[in-house]
Amino acid sequence: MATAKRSYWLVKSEPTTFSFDDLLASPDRTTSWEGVRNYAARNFLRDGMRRGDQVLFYHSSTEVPAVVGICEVAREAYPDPTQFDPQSEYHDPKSRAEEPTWLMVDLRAVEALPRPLPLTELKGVTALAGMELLRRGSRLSVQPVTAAQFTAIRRLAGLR
DNA sequence: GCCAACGTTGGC
DNA sequence: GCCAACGTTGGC
Repeated sequence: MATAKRSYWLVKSEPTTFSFDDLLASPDRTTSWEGVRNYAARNFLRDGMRRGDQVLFYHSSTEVPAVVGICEVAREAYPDPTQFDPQSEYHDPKSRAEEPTWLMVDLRAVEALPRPLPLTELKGVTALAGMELLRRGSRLSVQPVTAAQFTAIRRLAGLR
């Protein structure tokens, strides 16, 4: 049987909206990742993310922006129902049910990092030069991470 | 709160 | 299709 090539990703979340602790506390430590409303991010969700891919969980817009945990893709892309919900902050009146514009995946927590890795620290790590997160003006809420970057992050946090 | 860096919208 | 205006993200 051919081995699917595993990919690595990083997702951002504002901890006041949904934190890694919230993910750990979710049923089966799993949540649907609704609310992605950027085409580049959606394309990564749709075309890149495969079940079992490992995902860094990043806290943005907080006192100490940091990578705080690792999760994995538990379900591949499917339509995000909030786009059709007029009550939702993610409502998109232009999206049609026959051809949904926005997709989401399910993410399951794997483990919290033994220590969070602040953005300020990551900026000084040679092995992470070129990481999308560290690019000036980077705003992508779903972004690819290389295997080398993923491993470097694990080691920095004290994981094998 | 400021503002740089983007993405999106809409007039033309 | 161009591009200015506007809105959003997110670090600081």
